[in-house]
Amino acid sequence: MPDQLDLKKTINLPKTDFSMRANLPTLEPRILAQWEEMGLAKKIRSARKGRKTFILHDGPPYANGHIHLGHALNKILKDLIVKSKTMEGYDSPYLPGWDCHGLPIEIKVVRQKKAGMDLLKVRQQCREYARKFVEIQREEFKRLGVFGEWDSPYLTMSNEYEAETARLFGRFVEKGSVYKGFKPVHWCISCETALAEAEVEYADHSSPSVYVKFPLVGGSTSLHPQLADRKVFALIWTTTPWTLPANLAVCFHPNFEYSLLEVEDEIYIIARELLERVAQECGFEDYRIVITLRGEALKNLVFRHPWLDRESKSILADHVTLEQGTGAVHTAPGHGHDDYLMGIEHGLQIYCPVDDSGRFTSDVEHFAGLQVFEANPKINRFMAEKGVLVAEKTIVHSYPHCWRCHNPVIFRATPQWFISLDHADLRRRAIEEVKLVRWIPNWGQERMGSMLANRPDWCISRQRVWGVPITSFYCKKCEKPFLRSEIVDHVADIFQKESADAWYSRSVAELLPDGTRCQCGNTELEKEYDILDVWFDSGTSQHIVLREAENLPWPADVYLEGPDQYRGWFHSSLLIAVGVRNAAPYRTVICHGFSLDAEGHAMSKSRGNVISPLDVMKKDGAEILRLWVSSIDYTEDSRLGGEILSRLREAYRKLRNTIRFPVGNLFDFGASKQVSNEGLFELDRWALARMAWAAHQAEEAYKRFEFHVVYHTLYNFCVVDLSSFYLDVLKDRLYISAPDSLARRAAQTALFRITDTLVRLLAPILPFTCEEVWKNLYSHGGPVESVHLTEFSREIDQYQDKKLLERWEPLLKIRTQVSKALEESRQRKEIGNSLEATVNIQCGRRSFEYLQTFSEHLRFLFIVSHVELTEASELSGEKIEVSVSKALGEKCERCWNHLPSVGTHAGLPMICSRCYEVLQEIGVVKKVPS
RNA sequence: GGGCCUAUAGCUCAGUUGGCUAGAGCGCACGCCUGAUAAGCGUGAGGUCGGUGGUUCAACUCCACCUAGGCCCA
Repeated sequence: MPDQLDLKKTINLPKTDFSMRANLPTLEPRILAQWEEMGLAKKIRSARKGRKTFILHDGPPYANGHIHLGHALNKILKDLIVKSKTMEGYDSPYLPGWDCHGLPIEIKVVRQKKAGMDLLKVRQQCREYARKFVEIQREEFKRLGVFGEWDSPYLTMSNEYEAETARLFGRFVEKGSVYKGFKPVHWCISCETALAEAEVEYADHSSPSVYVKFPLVGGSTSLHPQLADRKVFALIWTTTPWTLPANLAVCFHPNFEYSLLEVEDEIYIIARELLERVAQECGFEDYRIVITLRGEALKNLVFRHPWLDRESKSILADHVTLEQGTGAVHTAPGHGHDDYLMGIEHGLQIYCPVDDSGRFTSDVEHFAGLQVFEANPKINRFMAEKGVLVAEKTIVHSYPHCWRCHNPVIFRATPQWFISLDHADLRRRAIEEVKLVRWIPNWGQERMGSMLANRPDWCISRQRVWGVPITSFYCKKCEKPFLRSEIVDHVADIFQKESADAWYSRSVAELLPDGTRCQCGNTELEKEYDILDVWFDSGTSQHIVLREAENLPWPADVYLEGPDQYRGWFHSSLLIAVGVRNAAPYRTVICHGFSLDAEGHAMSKSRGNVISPLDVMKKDGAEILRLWVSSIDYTEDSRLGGEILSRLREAYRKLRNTIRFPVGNLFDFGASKQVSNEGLFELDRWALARMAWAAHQAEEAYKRFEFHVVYHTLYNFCVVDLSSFYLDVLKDRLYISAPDSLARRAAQTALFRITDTLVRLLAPILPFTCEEVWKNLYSHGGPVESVHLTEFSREIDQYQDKKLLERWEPLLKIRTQVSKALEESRQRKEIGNSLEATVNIQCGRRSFEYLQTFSEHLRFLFIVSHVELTEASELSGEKIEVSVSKALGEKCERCWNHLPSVGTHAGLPMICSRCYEVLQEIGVVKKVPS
C-alpha cells in the first residue's frame, strides 16, 4: 500500500531549469554573449530579407561622456519599435550613429592641451576623443539589449560623411541660398575671438547705469494734440553706453501703458508701471502725467539720436519687459540678440562700428580708436555736456566673461554665413511638408510649424575648428568671398579621401582645381576658417545614411527623439531635406519626454538626483530599465526613483514567475502530445480566447507605438487572467490527472500556445528573459533558435471568441462573490484552505440555468470541494446568494479535495475515487476488474 | 519674460463627443496556503480628479486665471 510519500510522487509537479530569480545582471551579459556567438544580428537580417522595410533613422547622440538616463530612454524606445516591427514581419534594420563634431569635444581637447596646438593637431585629438566615447557608448547601448548594426555605425566625422556634408552645403550654394551677413556673438576683445555660449562664464561686474533721452522728431501733435510744441523724449536705460553710437531704434511694448511725464519743460515717455522707480532714479522731483497711452500708439514715431545726426525709429516689440529700465529700449542691432532680431525684422543695418580689439572704428565721431570699456565714462561725460544724460549711476550685475582670459566680453556683430529661409521658398515648402508628416504627439506639428514660421535665417558658421569646414575662399585682392558649388564639390572629393582635415593640411593651391581665379581676375585666394554648425552636420544624416542600395530607403519611416529636437535635429533634418530633396525626411516623428527624478525635477549633478542607467543595469539589470520604458506614457516627461524601481522589480518577478509556471508544467510536453481543439476544455478555450484578445490589443498598441498599453495589457493578462485564475484552477488538472490523460494534455496544449504567444509579445520589452523562456519552452527543439527570429503568433488568432468571453464574464463575477463568502468563512475560522469548503449557491432562475451549464466544472473553477446549486424562487432572475459550509467527507491525501468517496477504496483509506482511478491508470495500484 | 507641454489613489496607467456611488494592476493592511514556495491565493482600506473662479440642468472632461514642473527661446 502506497504511503503518503509515495502519493506525492504520483502527482505531476512542475519541473524546470528556468529559475524563479533571474539575477539579470549576470544573466543578461551571458545571453548577449550567446547572441554574439550565434550571430543573431545577421540572422535576423537574413530572416527578414526581401520583406517590406521599416526604417527608424537614428538621431546621433553626442560622442561625449557615458550614457545617461535620457539616452537609455531614447535607445530603448527605438529598440521597442525596431524589435516590434521586426516581429510584425518587417525588415527593420537599425543603423546607429554618433554626432562627433562640435564645441564640447573641442573644448575638452583644447583645455587638456592648453594653447598653442596647431589646428590639425586639435582636430586629430578631437577625432580620437570622439572615437573613444563612441566605443564606450556603443558597449553601453548594446548592454541595454538594443539590437542594431553596431559594427558599422555612421559617424559624422567619417571621411564619407564629412565629404557628403560638404557636398550638401554645396547644393545650397548652388541654389544661391547661402549668403554672408552679420550677426552679434559674444566676443572677447583681448583674445580677439568669438565665443560660444558655453565658453562664457558669468561673474559680477560693475557697469555704468545711464538714462538717456532721445528727442522725438516732429509729429508730437500727432501723438496727442496737447503735445503741440512740447519737447518730447523717449527715455532709455542702458548699462552699455558704448553701444549708443550703434543705436538705430527704440523699442516699446505694444501692450504696455506709457505715461507722458512732464518734468520741468520736457516730456518723457516712460512705461507707467516703471514711472516711480525711474523718477526716483533720475531724481525727478516735480512731475506730472500729461497723458497715458498704449504702446500701440507709439508706432511709427521717429526719434533723433541723442548726439548724432541720425534717426532712431520706434519699434513695437514683445521682448520689452517691465523688469528694469524705462519700457523704452535702446536698440543697437549690431550689439544685442533681440536688437539683432529687430534689425532683421525691420530692415535695419546690423551696424557694428567696433573692431576685433574692441575699439571704435573711424566711423564713430568723437570716440574713434577708443576701447569700448574705456569709452564708457567719456561717452557719459560727453552726453552730460550735451544735456542728453538724464541720470548716471554704477551698478554691479552678472555679466559674461571670457572663460579663458576672464575679461568681460562684448556682444558684437561679426561676419557669418547664413542659409536664407525665404530664398527658393525654403520656409514655405518646409511648413507645407510639416503638414504631411505624422507627429506623435500631434501638437508637434503646431510646434514645428510655428517655429519655422518665426525663425530667422539659419546662421551656419561657427568660429571653431572641430567640424566640417565651410569650403569657401576669399580673394586676396578684391576681398570678396569666393564660393562656388563646383569648387565645393571638388574639395569634397578631397575630403572623401583624406577627411576634412585636408582643409587644414593642404595649401589653398592644393585644394583648388588648377587655374581657379576670382571674377576680378586674381588668382590669389585664401581659405575660410569657419566651420559648419553641427546641426547642419547631423541634419544631413538622413541624406547620407538612408540609401536604397543599402536597404535603408529614404525617407525614414520614423524619427524618435526628445523635445529639444524640435529646435535641433527634427528641424535641421527637415530644412536640409526640403532644401535638397524637396520633401520631409520622415513620415512620422515621435517625440518622447524627458526623464525626471522621483519628484518630477530634471536630473542634474548639482541637484545630486541623477540616476545612472549604468547603475540600474549593474544592480537590477537592463530589463528593469526596459520595463520602466515600456510602462510609462513616454510622450510625457517620466519620473524614475527608488519606489518606481522597486515596483518594477516586483512587476518583473511577477511576470517571470507567471511564465515560469507553464514552462515548468510543460516539462513532459511536446508537439506530439498536443490535443486537438475539440479536446480542449471550455476553460482552456476561454484562456486561449483571452490570450488572443490580449495579443490583438498588444499588437495594435505596438503599431500605434503605445508601448505602455502593451505593458499594461500583458501584465494584467498575466496577473488577472493567468496567475490568479487560469493557472490557479489548472493546478488540480495538471498535478492530479494522469500524466498522459486528455485532461492534462489539454491544459498543457493551452499553456503551450499561450506561453508561445506571450513570450513573442513580450520579447521586444524583455529580450533577455524571453530568450531564456524560449530556450526552455522549446528545450526539445523549436521552430527557430531565438525568439527574436520569430514573428508575433498568428496561430493564436483562431482562438478569438468574443461570445465565449461574454459567456464567462458573469461566471467570473460570481467567482468573486464566492471568494468573498469563502473569506468570511475563513475569518470565522470555519475553513482555511478553500478545498475545505462546500459552496452553496441560491440562484434566481436565470443564474441557476446559467451555472448549471458549467456542471461539474464549477467546483474546480472555484477551487472548492463541492458546489451545491439551488434554485430559489424568491430570488429574481440573475440574483444569487452564496453561503459556505464545511465540505462533507474526508480530505483526499492525494488531491486534497474533501469528498465523500474518500475512504471507500479498499486498502487505500485516504484516497478519493478520482485519484483511485488515476492511480490505477498509472499502474501504482492494480486495476481490479469490477 | 515669450512659445509649446504636463498635473486622476503611495506608484504606473484607464477614463470615448461633458451625464449613474471616478476604474485597473501594483504597493499597503489583514488573512489563507505550504504540491509555482526568497512563490501562490483571498478580502479590505486608499482619490476635495493640482488650486480658484466661470459656462451648464450636469464638469475629471469646456473656458479664464493661478500654482507646481518640463522642453525650447530670451
